[in-house]
Amino acid sequence: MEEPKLQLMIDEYLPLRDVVFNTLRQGILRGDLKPGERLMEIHLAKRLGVSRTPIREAIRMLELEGLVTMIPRKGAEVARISRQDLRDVLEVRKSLDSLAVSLACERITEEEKKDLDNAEEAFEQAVRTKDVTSIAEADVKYHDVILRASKNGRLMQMVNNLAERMYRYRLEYIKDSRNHERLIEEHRKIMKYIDDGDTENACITIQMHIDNQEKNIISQLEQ
Amino acid sequence: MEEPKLQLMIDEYLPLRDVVFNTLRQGILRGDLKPGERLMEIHLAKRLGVSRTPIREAIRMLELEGLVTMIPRKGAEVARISRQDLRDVLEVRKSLDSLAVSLACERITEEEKKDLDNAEEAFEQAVRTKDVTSIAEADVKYHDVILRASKNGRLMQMVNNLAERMYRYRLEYIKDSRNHERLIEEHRKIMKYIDDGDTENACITIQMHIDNQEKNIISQLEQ
DNA sequence: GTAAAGGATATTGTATACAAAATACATGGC
DNA sequence: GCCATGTATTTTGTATACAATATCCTTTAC
Repeated sequence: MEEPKLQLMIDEYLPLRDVVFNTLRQGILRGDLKPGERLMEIHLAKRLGVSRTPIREAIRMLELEGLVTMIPRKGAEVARISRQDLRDVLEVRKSLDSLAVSLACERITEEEKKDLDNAEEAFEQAVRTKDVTSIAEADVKYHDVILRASKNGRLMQMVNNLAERMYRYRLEYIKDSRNHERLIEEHRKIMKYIDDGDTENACITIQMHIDNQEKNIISQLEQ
Repeated sequence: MEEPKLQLMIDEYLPLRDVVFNTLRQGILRGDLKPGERLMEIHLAKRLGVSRTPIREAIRMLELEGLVTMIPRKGAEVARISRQDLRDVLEVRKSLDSLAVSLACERITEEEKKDLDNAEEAFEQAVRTKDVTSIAEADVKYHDVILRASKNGRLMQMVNNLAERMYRYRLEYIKDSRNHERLIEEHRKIMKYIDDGDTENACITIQMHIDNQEKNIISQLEQ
């Protein structure tokens, strides 16, 4: 019996519940813990070397994040993602990303414009390395700059939460190097429109950007 | 020392954590627990007649809902709402409500059109009673019909969560009977546009609808 | 051979006990 | 009289103990 490798990343003075929460969250997002897999408290507690209490509190948090499903008197399992779920999430994301971009157009500072430019540069460099993880990280950073420029904390939090769910699928999308050119192209366009304060075109482009991901993820699921 | 009256509504076979969660949530939304008020575990446990464990788990959930703020090694307090917070939430809500309405335009069934009509009728009747709570409830029901018609579960959940935060303020808005005519007017318009599948106008109208609430809430805060 | 009943086991739900840290208050020194 | 230090108290963080329930396996009756 092989155990998915979970390792507590102890951040010194963070409560154990938060450490466990982050660990389990990573495990789910990275796919080490698979949808439908049961999360048994004692088992997890033993493996992570803590008591049940922090485990339970972490599970309560994951439950509200939507990454874990509770079955009454049965326990927790890693949330199963249905196609419907995926469609719902992408639909909302498209709307929120659009909002983020349009707010960014209005509110971005000169400083942030430079950050965006740097993030774009870093992304292109990551693409050249062909290392999937680097590309994914650079992509996240690029989108983060836009989100920050929107100056809306709530929006940042919500978009990040939604994007999280797509993580596993997005990796597959990035693996396919045929998409790389298009990704760079889209990033450049979005940056330019934001730079010019061209809200309308920026929105249209980001929507296309998400649409492309959506199509790809759905075709992944078909198989 | 007067205690805010919290009463456990025991729903037979629901875990205590959920009962406590609902109780505290109601308390916060109804304003019995005021922003900044500390939530001390033993204290709450004694008052609700349970142990600390369900209290703690409920607090973890409220924390992720955004209704409670954790201060490390200090404990939990009812989340303070800043003006910035409010602006952020309303900005996102405007976008998501817009999405809900436009999806509803595309996906609403004949059955749901009738539901919407009934909800609107009930709302107008509630307005005639002048009872603030009834009006608020009828309003929630009306918007719920639209959300359901959008056929997007994630969206429903997110909008409801955002709307929750406005609850206290919305009551004040509804109290002011000068707004009643406009509310009815807007509801009727939105219903008509959805009925006609006129996505564009439906979106514009719902945005105005939220804008009006926003202005009112902000002017409340000015005082 | 199959199905039902019963007990053993595993697992969640809840309460409590213990540890560590922060806070508040009092006491003593200057 | 004021500030600093130390101690008592409060409160969170964590672990464990106990209770209730569900699950699984075995045994027995038909």
